[in-house]
Amino acid sequence: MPELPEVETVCRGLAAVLDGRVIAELELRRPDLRFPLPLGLKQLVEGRRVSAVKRRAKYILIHLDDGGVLIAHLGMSGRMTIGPAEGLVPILHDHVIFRTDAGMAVRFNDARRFGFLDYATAPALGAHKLLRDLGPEPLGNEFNGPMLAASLAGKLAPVKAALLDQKIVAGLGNIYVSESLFQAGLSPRRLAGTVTGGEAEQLAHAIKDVLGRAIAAGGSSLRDYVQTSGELGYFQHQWAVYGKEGEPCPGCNCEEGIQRIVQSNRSTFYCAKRQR
DNA sequence: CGGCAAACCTGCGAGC
DNA sequence: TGCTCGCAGGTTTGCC
Repeated sequence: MPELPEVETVCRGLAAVLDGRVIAELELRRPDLRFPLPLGLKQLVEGRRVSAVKRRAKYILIHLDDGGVLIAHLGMSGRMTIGPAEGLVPILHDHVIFRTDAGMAVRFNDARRFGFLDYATAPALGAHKLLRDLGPEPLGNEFNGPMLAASLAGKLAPVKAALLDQKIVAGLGNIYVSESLFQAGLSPRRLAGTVTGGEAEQLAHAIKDVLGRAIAAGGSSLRDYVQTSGELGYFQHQWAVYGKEGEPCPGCNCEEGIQRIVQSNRSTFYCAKRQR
């Protein structure tokens, strides 16, 4: 379930294993994920030392000591699992395996293969096709009420769809959009252009709060996951509305409870009474 | 240009 | 038990 908080948790877990280590072996177990793997990827990566693991939106950026950058995206079903390289037995859909000079392994497993792996050089990163059009990081200082209001202004799409647009704000997905709109008391059906300055202020605040709390939950569970299954990012969530169709609204005692509607072919969960 | 549905691919749970 | 259907956290493409 990789949205921004999960990807952030994965990055932190990867950093613990990869940062400062040499990638001794990059095992490519198939020639493509969503896209064909870059030509010569194995040779470009093997022997390089990892200088940093960063995140931009839902992208994982593994910086190498020669200026190369591995760009990974988990898609819908992608997951990273870390553990000892010795005795590793790949399972179904383990497509890429990193092995470090410290004897650790990272497995990139993705059943649906909506995820991908790409390579760029650090100076060209900003111009990369996948990154260049991304909007602001929601947890950054530049993302706030006035700038969100300006981005939503004039748009005819529902605010739910606008928040999923990575050009408006980068890193939100289907779950945290529902959660943020609930916390802000804003109906997902509202047309983006009708959101007032005050509402945008509340919405920006809700987005930061929801994401921040999810990252904190991921961080607190990271230790356990690394020690046991080694699978990163898939911690226990406590969502207010996502997946809660028919359950009582946690914010009021209305008859209907949490409703599920479909917008742009995707589920939205909300309380019609509390969210206007 | 903006907004929406469909497509990409596989797995899982519900219902018959 | 076994089949079919609907649904799934993302992103791009193509159509109106």
